[in-house]
Amino acid sequence: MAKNEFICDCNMIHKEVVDTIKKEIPNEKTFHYLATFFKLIADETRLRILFVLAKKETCVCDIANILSMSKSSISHQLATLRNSGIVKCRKEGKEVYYSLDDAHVTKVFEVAIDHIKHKGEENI
Amino acid sequence: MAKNEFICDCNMIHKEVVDTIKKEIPNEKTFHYLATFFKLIADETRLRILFVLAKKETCVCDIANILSMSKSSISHQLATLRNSGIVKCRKEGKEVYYSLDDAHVTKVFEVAIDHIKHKGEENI
DNA sequence: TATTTAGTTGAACATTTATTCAACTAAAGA
DNA sequence: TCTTTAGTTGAATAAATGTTCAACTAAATA
Repeated sequence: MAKNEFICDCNMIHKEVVDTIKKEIPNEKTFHYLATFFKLIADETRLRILFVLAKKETCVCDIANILSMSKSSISHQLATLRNSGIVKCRKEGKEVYYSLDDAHVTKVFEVAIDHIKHKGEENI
Repeated sequence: MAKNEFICDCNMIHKEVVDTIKKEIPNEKTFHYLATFFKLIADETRLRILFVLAKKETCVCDIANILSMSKSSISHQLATLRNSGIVKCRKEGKEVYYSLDDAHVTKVFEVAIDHIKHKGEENI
């Protein structure tokens, strides 16, 4: 009985199934990148910011006004989005204008909204 | 000067922009559902489970073996996925077989993987 | 019937993370 | 130059969340 048959607190039940799927599963990096990306868009504030920027390049103060939140909070989240490379910024006088830097993000939203609609949430 | 011009710690800078975007932004529910859905798939363990189930209907023990994790941990996460309606289960003797209950989920993965590839991660 | 095993579940613990607060920088204008 | 304002940043606090552990249920089997 091979060592790798007892890698957790289970008895091995279907060795062939386990071995086959283990070979087919994507590598660690894939899951890490996917989880990191989904975490990034799994926050309501960041989602709102991205929807604003999808409409128009907008300064921090206006975003804060639109979302009824503090400049500080918005700025923190914009820094997160900027460090992840899905938004970019441009300084103009005292103001900093942010905009989307990733066309794929809105595509993901479309598919997700489609997903939610098909789950019975029609008023989206 | 209307009341709604000072809803945060900012001075109103571009009233027209703010008012226009405020009208165009989706409702609260949309962001809540989107965030909830993305949170669900923003965890590496749940992502791995979903990829396993995308290959084949699998019992808890086998999933635990494939992912080298405890039955308890997997069972907790499966409960989360089940309560969200993206996986379903079927009992057969002592074993419980889980499978995907949502075709849209894999679609979201495809788009996300495409996104990551275009961001320069080629070895996905 | 007694035992073994697959799976579930609640509580506890540790980690992550979003917002607030205060202090700061930089640019505009008086 | 002094003041005001847009925006950033680090620390602190609070809330959310994933795993472990132990106790439990239910089904198969000896």
